[in-house]
Amino acid sequence: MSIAPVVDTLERLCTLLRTEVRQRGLRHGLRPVQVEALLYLARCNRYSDTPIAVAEFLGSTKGTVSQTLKILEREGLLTKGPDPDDGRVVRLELTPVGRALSAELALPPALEEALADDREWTERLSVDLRRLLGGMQRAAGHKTFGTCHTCRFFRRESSGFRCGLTGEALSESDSELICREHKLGAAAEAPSGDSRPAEEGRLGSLDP
Amino acid sequence: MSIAPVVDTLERLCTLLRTEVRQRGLRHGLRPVQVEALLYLARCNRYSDTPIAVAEFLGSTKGTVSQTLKILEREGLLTKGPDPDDGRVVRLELTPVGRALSAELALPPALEEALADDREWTERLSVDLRRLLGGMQRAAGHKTFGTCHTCRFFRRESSGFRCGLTGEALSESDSELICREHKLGAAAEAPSGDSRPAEEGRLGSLDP
DNA sequence: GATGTGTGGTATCGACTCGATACCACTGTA
DNA sequence: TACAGTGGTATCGAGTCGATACCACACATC
Repeated sequence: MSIAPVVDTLERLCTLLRTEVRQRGLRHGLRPVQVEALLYLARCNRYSDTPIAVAEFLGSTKGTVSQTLKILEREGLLTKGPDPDDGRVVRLELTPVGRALSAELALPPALEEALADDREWTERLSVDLRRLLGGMQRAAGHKTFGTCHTCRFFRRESSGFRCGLTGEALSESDSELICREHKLGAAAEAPSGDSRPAEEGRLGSLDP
Repeated sequence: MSIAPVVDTLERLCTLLRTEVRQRGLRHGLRPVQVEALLYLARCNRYSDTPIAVAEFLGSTKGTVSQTLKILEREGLLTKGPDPDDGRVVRLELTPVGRALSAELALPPALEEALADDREWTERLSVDLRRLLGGMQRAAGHKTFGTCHTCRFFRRESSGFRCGLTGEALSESDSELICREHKLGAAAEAPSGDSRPAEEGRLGSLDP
């Protein structure tokens, strides 16, 4: 058996999904990239709300993203602010309008409808797709952009959660956001706390 | 359980796949849409090799596709010819160069690598993704663009295969191509031959 | 401190995308 | 013989996006 059917179906699925997003975004005067940037910014954590992070997430360049963000700012969907620690860095924050719009655009109706019937199947699909995504990201050498729960730097301590990379404490909701420093893979060098080896071999845990 | 994780993962997967295609296409001087049109034309059947069919497949407009095809023609990847039966229609055919390029671009290396290890898993993924695609296409009211084997008009006869829509006989290889008239769903009105009700409820058969 | 060197961000250019609109050629029907 | 419908092209304008150049700042090394 060849992998061609999977490739075909996935490509078709992508085209369909993009068509949906394009049409729904267009109703609000937004291009697909703009929608994707908006959705990312609504779901990223405090290490990841900068133009360069958006560019990495979208697989684009900082120049292109700079223009996209300029438009989103002009439309009143986000604001730019200085970083207190690094004078080069710009921090992006969605306005209430931007946040409301991202919530509205987040769920493609066709996908929602296709999944509505079967919870068990949705669950299995979720796990399989994550595994596929992880495999592709490793193969392509890209950043993984996952949430803290699946990250090799994630630490569970008696007092709560902590990022093993920055050392900062993380709230429950913090750890459900997308992080640009996210990395899958083997367990990191263990600091304090009850760290343990990755539980599912090369894949890391799958959180749902 | 919400469907949000599936949506997120799928969107991420799409971004990654598109990034890959963009980069590989760019090495040959092709934009993503141009690559997708090329791949479609390499795999569509004789009812489906026209500009309007490409537009429907890509979820784009005939105007936009017209420009894309003009570029592909200029680059020597396809030729346009008249339709013998309808003076309005243009038939598209890949040149040997175009066909060779499409073969080279068809398989994203990262995806190939991610699937390489596990045939059983690939099989399951293939079935699940098809089911998801079918569900979304029904929900979005789009054309399905499948191959004859999964089409409600497909007929198995003692002498071979036949299209119940056009009445034409189909060779084995014919029936593996993408068709713009493809439709999933309940069994069609039965002509001659051993037609039977669709075998898996509302989904139709899944061929692999 | 001065001097690189690297990084985050912006501006500009040119080829292309893509929705919208207008238009032409042809088909099929009344 | 009209005329509506369909397939296809041309054109316009806002936007995408890679490439390049450039600026501001951070950090390391002398």
